[in-house]
Amino acid sequence: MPEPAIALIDCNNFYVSCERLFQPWLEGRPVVVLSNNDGCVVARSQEVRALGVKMGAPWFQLKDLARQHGIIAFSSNYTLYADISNRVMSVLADFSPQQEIYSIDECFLDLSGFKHLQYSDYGQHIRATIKQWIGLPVCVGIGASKTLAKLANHVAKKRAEYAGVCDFTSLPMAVRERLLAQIEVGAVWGVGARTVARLATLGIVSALDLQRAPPKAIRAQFGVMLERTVAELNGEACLTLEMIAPPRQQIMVSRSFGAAVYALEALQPAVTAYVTRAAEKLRRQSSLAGSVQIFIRTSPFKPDAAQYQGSLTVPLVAPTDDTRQLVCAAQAGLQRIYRPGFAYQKVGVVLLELIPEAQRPRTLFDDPAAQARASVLMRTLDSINTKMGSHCVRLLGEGSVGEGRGESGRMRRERVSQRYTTHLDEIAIVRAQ
DNA sequence: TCTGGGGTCCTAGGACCC
DNA sequence: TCTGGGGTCCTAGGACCC
Repeated sequence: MPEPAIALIDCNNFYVSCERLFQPWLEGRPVVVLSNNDGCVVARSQEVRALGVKMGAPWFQLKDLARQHGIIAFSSNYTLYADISNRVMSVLADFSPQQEIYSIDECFLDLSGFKHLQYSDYGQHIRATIKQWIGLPVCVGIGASKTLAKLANHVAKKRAEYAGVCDFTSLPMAVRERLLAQIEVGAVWGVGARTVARLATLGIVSALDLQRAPPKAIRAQFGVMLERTVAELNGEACLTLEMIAPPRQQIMVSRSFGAAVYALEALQPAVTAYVTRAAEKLRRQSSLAGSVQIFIRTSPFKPDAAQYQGSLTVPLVAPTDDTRQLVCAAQAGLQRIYRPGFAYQKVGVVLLELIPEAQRPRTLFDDPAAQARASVLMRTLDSINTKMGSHCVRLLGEGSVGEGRGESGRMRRERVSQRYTTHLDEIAIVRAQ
């Protein structure tokens, strides 16, 4: 058996890089991409990081800084990012028979067996190919476990001397330990802010400290997750590559409103719209939901205003993927948790107790004919909406404005770029000089 | 005026049962 | 002196990730 070697390939500032792909003049300029409602920063270019802007910083607090330094902001354009991501992932798939797509901008590749090619040369080849074929900058980290691959990627990103590729498996032990000693423990995958603070009281502050910590004591104080992290840091691969994404166990759709919403009548269309989106995802993975949870809340950032959070899980008579039944359940739940007089900021729905459609339980009260009709109807809706745009045919309760939201609940997206690769009327145009 | 959205896993504690 | 013990299931909440 060859020594295991896992690579983590991660796109640099992915959303920003996607915007730059079609607007090359953004290269070298400070660029951010904002969350829904243009609320906070979710991606920063190197130039913006250098200004000290933190991930998640509210955009309205940065207006002055942005003016001073000419920061250019975009609303998030998920249609574009998802399409670019698919292209990147399909190119990366050619570099190994085993790929796990971990997030929109990251994947693991199993490189065990490619040692004869020199992992770091292979990493450079991957990097150059993505740059040339797609146009995006990526970094590559290689290690004996996923956690080490993540950490190697961190080094590849932070330290210019590695030229975007860091292979822990071929570094001398002393060099690797020197690197780990310089990395804060919070940079280790699975170690968040809470754990950092608790580890500090034990004198564990660097990645190297954690690697050397006694596993049993870690387990006793922090649980099995962190014990596993310690093992992974020591080169013992505990996490396997998940080549096939398992079906989701819950499906959530929620949004903040552009401005506070008070009336039940204004919440209802949003709920119908979110259940509709969630049900589409449910059918895409061929699952049925056994219950629907609904939640509403006021803004936690306005402590002076009256606060209220309500949530309720509504069981369904039988598991279903029929949007109409799911909407009925969610609306019934909304009626029960709604309290008048509050300034609602967010509403969401969650589909729970998901089971594969193939395991639909049989009951005495089944009506196979009705169920077959419902199934045909849902499939027809999905195929029309796939072809003609996602809100082409919808339930009346979803309303008629924008993304199916009432006028009051409309989302702010003032700085969105074009869907250069997926909509013919927005396609990128190249002009010859 | 303006602070995202969507997931996973683990643990503790209560209810219930024998 | 001494409240039984142990298993399972469920839920809420915490922590983490991108």
